[in-house]
Amino acid sequence: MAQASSATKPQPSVLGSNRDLVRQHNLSAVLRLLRIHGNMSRSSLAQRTALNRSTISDLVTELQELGLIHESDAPDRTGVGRPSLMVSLSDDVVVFSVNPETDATTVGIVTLSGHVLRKERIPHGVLPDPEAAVRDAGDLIARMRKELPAHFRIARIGVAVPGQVRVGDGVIRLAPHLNWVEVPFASMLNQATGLPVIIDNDASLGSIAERDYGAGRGFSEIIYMYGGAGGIGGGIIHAGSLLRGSAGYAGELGHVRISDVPGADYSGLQGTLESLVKRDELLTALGITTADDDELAARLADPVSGKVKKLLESQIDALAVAVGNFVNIFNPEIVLLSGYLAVLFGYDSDRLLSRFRWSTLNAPQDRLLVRTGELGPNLIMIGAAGLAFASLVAQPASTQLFSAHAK
Amino acid sequence: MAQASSATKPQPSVLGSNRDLVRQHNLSAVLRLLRIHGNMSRSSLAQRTALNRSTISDLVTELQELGLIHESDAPDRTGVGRPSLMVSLSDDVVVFSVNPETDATTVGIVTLSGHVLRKERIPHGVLPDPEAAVRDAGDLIARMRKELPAHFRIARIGVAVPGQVRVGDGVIRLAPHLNWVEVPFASMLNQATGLPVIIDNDASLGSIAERDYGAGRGFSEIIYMYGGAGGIGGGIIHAGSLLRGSAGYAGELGHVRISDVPGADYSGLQGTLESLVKRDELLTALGITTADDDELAARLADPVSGKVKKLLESQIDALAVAVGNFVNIFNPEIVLLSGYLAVLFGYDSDRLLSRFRWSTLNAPQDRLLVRTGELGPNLIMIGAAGLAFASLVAQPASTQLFSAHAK
DNA sequence: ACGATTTGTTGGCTGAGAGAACAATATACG
DNA sequence: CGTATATTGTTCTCTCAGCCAACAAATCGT
Repeated sequence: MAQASSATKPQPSVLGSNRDLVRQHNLSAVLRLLRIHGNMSRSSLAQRTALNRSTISDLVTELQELGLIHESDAPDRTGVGRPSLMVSLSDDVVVFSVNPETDATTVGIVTLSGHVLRKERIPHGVLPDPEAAVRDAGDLIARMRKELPAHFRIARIGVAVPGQVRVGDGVIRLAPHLNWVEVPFASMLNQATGLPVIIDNDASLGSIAERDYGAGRGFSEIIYMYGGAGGIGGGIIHAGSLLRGSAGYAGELGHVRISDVPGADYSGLQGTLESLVKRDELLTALGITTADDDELAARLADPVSGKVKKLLESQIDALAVAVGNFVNIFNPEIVLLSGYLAVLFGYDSDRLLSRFRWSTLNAPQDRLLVRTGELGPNLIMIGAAGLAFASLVAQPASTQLFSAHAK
Repeated sequence: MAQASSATKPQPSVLGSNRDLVRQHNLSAVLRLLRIHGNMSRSSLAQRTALNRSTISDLVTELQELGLIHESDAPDRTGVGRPSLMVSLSDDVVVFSVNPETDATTVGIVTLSGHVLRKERIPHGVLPDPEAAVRDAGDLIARMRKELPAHFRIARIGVAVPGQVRVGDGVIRLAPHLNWVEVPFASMLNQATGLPVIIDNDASLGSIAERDYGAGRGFSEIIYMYGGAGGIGGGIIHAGSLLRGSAGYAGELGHVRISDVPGADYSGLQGTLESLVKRDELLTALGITTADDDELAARLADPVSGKVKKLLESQIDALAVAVGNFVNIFNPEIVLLSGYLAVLFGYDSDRLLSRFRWSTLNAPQDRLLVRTGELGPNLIMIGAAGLAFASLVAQPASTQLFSAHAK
């Protein structure tokens, strides 16, 4: 029933273009460039878009009237000629980022320019049911909204979910750690707040964040892998945009099977990357009960026991096989390892790279980069914001914004 | 040196649109629709493109003047009202498809409407070196071109290569069975024929063919896997277009590692799908030296020995694991198995499907279809033609066509 | 035969972007 | 400091792809 809309087979895009779409596309192109580069001069906008100066002038004026950007005199003095005006994204257009997790629900306010203005957590003692998480998120949003100055405008809410999400209708299909099944989270939070809600998988959103503001900036073919307490997820960026698959489940990079050894992962699958690379097992071997990734990396900088070393090496080897597979499949420009996987990479990057080369065809390795993610604790907030801003960036003139204080 | 052009990092597309691009896009949209549906009435073209009747009229006129389509009175009588004119792709615009293999080099003529007009092979006794293959292909093309009526026009040459191809500069990086390394095949064949040449991996092209004219028609998220004598390859169709990766090596689906058992594949990698699913091993176990896929399938319809059964089951299980991985990664609408893999699927599809379900998350299985390819021996010819026509379809007005008889 | 319906055709209109001319503002140089 | 040069913003006109409306053409239903 709820899936009725996705029942119709998605048609390949063969739509025609008309004048309105051209305008929309060009407005969007300017915004996209600004989100990549932070701020740009008018003249560089004209160069990168291959549009005429006068057209850029017109587009910038319209975006300014929409309140999405503002101009300032150029601190960009380079060479002769009249200096070009600097165009920057507005700091007054924001989204709420929501991240329900097992131990707490986090809500942040992120500007179009990519800054996290605020970030608050409501911890919960027991595992929250969906209603509790929606209530917590709704309360936080209502409070933050009230405290927001009146000139702020809100685009929508973006939710990062630790589980599989059907993007089309905003239903969480399965969030194993939260123990949620078939939860219509988007419509629930929409009901509670009155704001449009869009949701996606947390690791997929991490890839968006790294693409927009992190180590993936400027690349268009990216494999992103994230290791957290809850397992391993990922995102595939192709042609600059997140690959979602037919229903939005794409990117389950932790559940690929690469071995015949027994031992199930958190979803009951055997021989998967996630079953072979477990953060918990390392903590146990180290005799630690809890540590964040930075603490873990620091601990591994000191000498470790033979047992720990062997465990680390087996995990690195498994990761190398998985990375090799993805490279064979996708031929990306860059592979980004984040979270716990970045810890593993940092421990012995040489081993990872050599093992990975050993299990991959030669050709796709040309020019391939393997790096760690750059974004820290705000990764998920920024990613969810990127998701939430996506429709505004795609359709700047026709996306409704909401005032900070409800009417 | 030859790679200089790909040294500059590819920028994400943020180009602006102008009038010319709109026209190009709309001309292309009409051609794409026609290639999907074979022929369409003007009114349905208007519906599917969401363009105005008068615009379609204009576009069709231009395409007609370009000689790419022709109109005919409608045999499409459905309902009241003036009958709409039928628009069909031209049968006079053709490409040459070239497929160099170990035992022979094949050349075909394929029309824009998707028909294979001719197909000829030059067998070679010994393994051909690149020069010999280019000479054979060039000779065939010259002869066929001479015999072609004068009103035919040639778009370009499309080459399907059993190996890894750097699409950008047309270099065959590695073709293991031919024992070719770093062969600038495109420029060599261009030199020999004077026609533009584009090359790609044969299995990737198979996916294009199935998408355009086979079991993948109408789908936009497809995993295609092909098993041949030379191993296993594949193609990933995302948003209706073939995923190439950063240099064109994407789609090496046979070289994913899914097991720890020793035994290398044709590229020396261990535990890969290709090392676990070998057509040769089945032939040996059956006591056959050679058989095409149809013969093989017929043989398997009869009872087989326990040893053969066990081999088949282990291969099916390995295939199921690989398919499961791809489904977890991509969440496709449909998985297409072709060549030898279709034989395996035909032998015991239940086992494949149940094993596959067992090694895959539940969510991406929703609505997932697993089917065999529909196209027969002309698969590669049609795929290479699809590749060769791609630039014409994308830029109908500005792509040069060549007359059948050189000036 | 006549109205209803759908489609092709034609001519005029709209407006997004291009292009040219000019003004504004920087650097370079004597 | 004044002048030449270079680059950019602004304004105006022009172009033409697609839209729209009116009309003609062709089919079906009654």
